[in-house]
Amino acid sequence: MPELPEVEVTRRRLESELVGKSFTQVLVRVAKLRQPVPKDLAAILPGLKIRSIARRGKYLLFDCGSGWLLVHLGMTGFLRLLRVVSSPGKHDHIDFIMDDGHLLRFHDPRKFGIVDWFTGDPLLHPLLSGIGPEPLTDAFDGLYLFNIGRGRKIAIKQLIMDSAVVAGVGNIYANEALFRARIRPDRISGTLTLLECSTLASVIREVLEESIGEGSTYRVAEESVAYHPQAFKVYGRGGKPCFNCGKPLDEIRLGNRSTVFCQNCQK
DNA sequence: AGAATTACCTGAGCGC
DNA sequence: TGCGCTCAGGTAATTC
Repeated sequence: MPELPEVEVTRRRLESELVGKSFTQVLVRVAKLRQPVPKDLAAILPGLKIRSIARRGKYLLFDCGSGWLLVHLGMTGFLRLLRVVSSPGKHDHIDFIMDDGHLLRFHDPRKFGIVDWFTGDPLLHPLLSGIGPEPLTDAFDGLYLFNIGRGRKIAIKQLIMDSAVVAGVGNIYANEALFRARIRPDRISGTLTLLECSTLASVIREVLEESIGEGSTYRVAEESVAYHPQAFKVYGRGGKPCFNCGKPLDEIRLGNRSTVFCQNCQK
C-alpha cells in the first residue's frame, strides 16, 4: 500500500535512473485497472523521451514531451525497475522497455492502480484537478486546515484523508499524525482550535518527511517492503500498549477505515 | 453542499 | 485440503 512517502521514494529512484531515457516498447498485458489503460498507449510511447518525473499527491507524472504518463499505484501497485528484460510473473500488467535496456514493470495484484496518458497540463487532468495542497509545501498549514475544517461535522481523521483537503494522506499516516499531535481521530473537525490545527499540519509534514527519509533504503528494483512497520506507533497496533503511556490502544472504525488511537493520550 | 455509502480487486488469515 | 467468510484500503462515483 504505497502512500505518499513510498511514491516519493519511487519517484526519486526512477528520476535518477530514467530521465533522459526513451521508451522503445510498451507491453500492456492487462488493461483492466481502476480505469482502462488507454488502448493506444503502446503506440504512443515508443520514441518518446522521459524529460522529468514529478509527483502530485500519490500520482507519478512522467513528462514525455508531447504528453504525460500518469501512474497511480493504488493499494497494491508498485513499479519495479529491472536492468534486463525478464519474463513476467503474475500481476505484472505492463512492461515499459527503455532504450538503455531497462525494464520498468507495473505490478498490481488488486488492480486499483491507474495508468493514463494526458496531453496538456497534467494538473488539469480530471483526477488531479481537484486535489488539495501538497502537505510538504507551505500551502498546507494550520490556518488553512483550521479554515477548511470550520463548520465541518466530519471526524478530523476523515478530513485529512480527503484528497480535496490535502494530497496524499492515507490511513496509515493519518493515524500516526493524529497520535503524534495528541488529537483523537474522531474529534469533529469544527471543534479543533487553530493551535491544534497548526500542530496537526506540522506533524503530518513530519511523519511524511521522516518516512521518506527512512525509505531511502527502499529498493525499487526488488520486491522489498516499502514500509517500516516497526516505525508505526499506532497503525496495526490495536490492543497493544501505547508507547507513550502503556495503556492498550483503542481500535475503532471511522468511515469504514481501521482507526487506532490512545484514549489516554489523545484528546 | 456535505456526509455517508458503495464499488472496484485479490491475497491472507481464519474457522470449520 | 479446501471451502466460505472477512479484512485490508485509495479514491471516484453514487446516494442520502
